[in-house]
Amino acid sequence: MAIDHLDGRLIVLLAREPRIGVLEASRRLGVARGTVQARMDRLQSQGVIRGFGPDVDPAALGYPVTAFATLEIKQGQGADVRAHLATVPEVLELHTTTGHGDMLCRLVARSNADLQRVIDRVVGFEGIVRASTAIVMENPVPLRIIPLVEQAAEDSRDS
Amino acid sequence: MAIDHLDGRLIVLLAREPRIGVLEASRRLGVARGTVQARMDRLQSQGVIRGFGPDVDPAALGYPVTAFATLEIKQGQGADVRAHLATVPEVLELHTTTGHGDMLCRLVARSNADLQRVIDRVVGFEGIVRASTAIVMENPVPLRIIPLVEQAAEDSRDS
DNA sequence: GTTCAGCTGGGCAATCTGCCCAGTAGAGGT
DNA sequence: ACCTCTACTGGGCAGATTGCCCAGCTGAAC
Repeated sequence: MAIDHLDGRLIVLLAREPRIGVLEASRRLGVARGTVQARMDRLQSQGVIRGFGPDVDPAALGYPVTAFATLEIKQGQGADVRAHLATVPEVLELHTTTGHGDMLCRLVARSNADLQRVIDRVVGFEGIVRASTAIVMENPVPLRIIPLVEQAAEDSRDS
Repeated sequence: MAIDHLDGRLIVLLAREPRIGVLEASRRLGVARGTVQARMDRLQSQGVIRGFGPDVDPAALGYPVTAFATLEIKQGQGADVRAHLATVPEVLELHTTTGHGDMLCRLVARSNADLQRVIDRVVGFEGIVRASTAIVMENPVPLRIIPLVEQAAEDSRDS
């Protein structure tokens, strides 16, 4: 069910040089082309690899400010709030969580001043009781997956 | 500096069907191949598109549990804590923030029980004073960028 | 009126893709 | 020991795509 060592190497390779084709990948990995093709098909159909979407930088789009907002929701309003937040482009992701808040969402904005507008739009909705926002200053570890892939590949190596 | 309407359509197209080539994209967009090529080169060199890394699902890798941890750091220990967290594969991203905590990190684990191990490893470090964790239950809005791209493309349309 | 950047439409050789095949090696079942 | 099945290899093929080049056109800025 998990991935093996070759899968791990393939994913890491794809992550490092996303534009290489199947043939080049097979050369790098030292296996036959058909093998790489089969592995990629399997990884995608298993859902390990969801896709190869372009990795867009919000900052380069004019949205250099990132923030995380913890939301408290009025009982029973969850679905409405979710639907509301989904309509706000500046909401990049939304999770429902345990703990102090009920939801956690990632926001971006054009500036700190613009963040106020975004937050107003986010919380300007019936079911949201309270919001507390944390502005991101630095991002020492950008979203990454390779170390985890390597870990997963290691774990299944000794099977 | 921002993106225009054609850039927006191109990014959306790439996001929807990441495996299409330049030629196919030019057909879909109704422009010449060279134009698409030039746009993609520009978007990448401008950093709007960082790359086309495979989008790997941690759940399919055997890590179905996601959590966000807010960390409080002892004064002056920031750099050490960052370096420490960077060595933990289960730490998928790390931000330094304003607000109640000093850092916010995204974690994954093999199970709720395993999450304890991960948290122990994360906080088992000198400079971390306190950690509060929120486990993700649902993810109604998975990390997305298309609405923002469309927004950015709209904004520059009326120039 | 001139200049220039961006787009078009086309051509070229080299490469890659999708698809096929037969043969081999290893794992698991009997 | 034997059989079967899956995965991998190594190869071939036609067709499509890529990277690269070019000349001409157009609209905007100077």
